[in-house]
Amino acid sequence: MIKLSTKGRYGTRLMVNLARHYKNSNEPTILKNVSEEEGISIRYLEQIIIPLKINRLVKSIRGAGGGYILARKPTEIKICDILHALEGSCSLVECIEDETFCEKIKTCGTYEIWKGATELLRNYFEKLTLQDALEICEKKISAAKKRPKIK
Amino acid sequence: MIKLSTKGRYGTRLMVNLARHYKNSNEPTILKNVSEEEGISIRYLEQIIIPLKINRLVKSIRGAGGGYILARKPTEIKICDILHALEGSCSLVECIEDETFCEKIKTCGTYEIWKGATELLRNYFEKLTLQDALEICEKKISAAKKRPKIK
DNA sequence: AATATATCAACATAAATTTATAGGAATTAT
DNA sequence: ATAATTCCTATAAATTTATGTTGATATATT
Ligand code: FES
Ligand code: FES
Repeated sequence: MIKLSTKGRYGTRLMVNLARHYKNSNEPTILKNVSEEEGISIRYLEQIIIPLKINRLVKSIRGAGGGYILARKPTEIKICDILHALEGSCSLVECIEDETFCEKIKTCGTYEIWKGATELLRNYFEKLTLQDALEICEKKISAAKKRPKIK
Repeated sequence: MIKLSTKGRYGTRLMVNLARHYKNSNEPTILKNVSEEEGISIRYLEQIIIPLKINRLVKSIRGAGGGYILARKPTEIKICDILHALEGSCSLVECIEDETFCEKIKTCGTYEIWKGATELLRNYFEKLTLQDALEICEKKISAAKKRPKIK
């Protein structure tokens, strides 16, 4: 049902991956590495990163030694920005963005319900940044290293 | 992106429509009427109502004079129940329900973010019932009747 | 200057899923 | 019997998801 598209899911993971390298150095990250680390095909990543570039969340550096880097610091990139870039909207139903989408909007009893949920989500994703995801990620990785054999 | 499927959207509207007739009488509502009132094809409604029937949210009466009625009072049917019946889950990403879905779950920095959003939504839809949708609906309809020519 | 490495662009295509329509069988009130 | 209606299965259309191909362009390294 209310599922995040793979574009949104993979795209956010791609951004977190870039954020991890952003911290370590200023060297660009190549999609080949992201592909191996995240288990997503390069071809698909190439398609997914296009809107992220258009929306100036990442910068590309062409040629040998090139790759992608975050356009801003992880603290300055909201999860909402990423989802918006990848999907164009953040609403649960089309009728929130486009009032002509549903004919029955004037008498529809569910419109306000979806609208409330959309605002809830939007507010949540507005408050979260890539930095938050990065910290979760690093915490999990170091925890996994501490007890490498358990489970 | 995070879009409610048409199944979820149409199915909820179908339930609100049944709720409107539930109040008025105990006579079953036929899909032909729902189809006309909601602008959704009968054939599609027939498919959408199956999971609602399986999950005992509606009862069907076959044959001439038959149709569908709510299995319980609108106050006793949560929006969450409807979405759950229609979609099988209420999570934003598969990995919430199925831990084997993503390989990288142990180190993924986005998992907790989607999980938080899922819980936010689930909590919201848990609190809302068909009755709430019904009241919104009736309020809008009577408001539309009061000023019929404006806009 | 030549070579290797990457992005970039424009496709094309295949697989899977969602969305939607269609035909007819089964059931029941009249 | 007839008409009304759900029920069941098939299939078509559209969209999403994913991979493949070909080559152009930019840049670091040798
Ligand atoms: S107005 Fe779009 S679902 Fe009701
Ligand atoms: S674990 Fe599923 S998206 Fe990260």
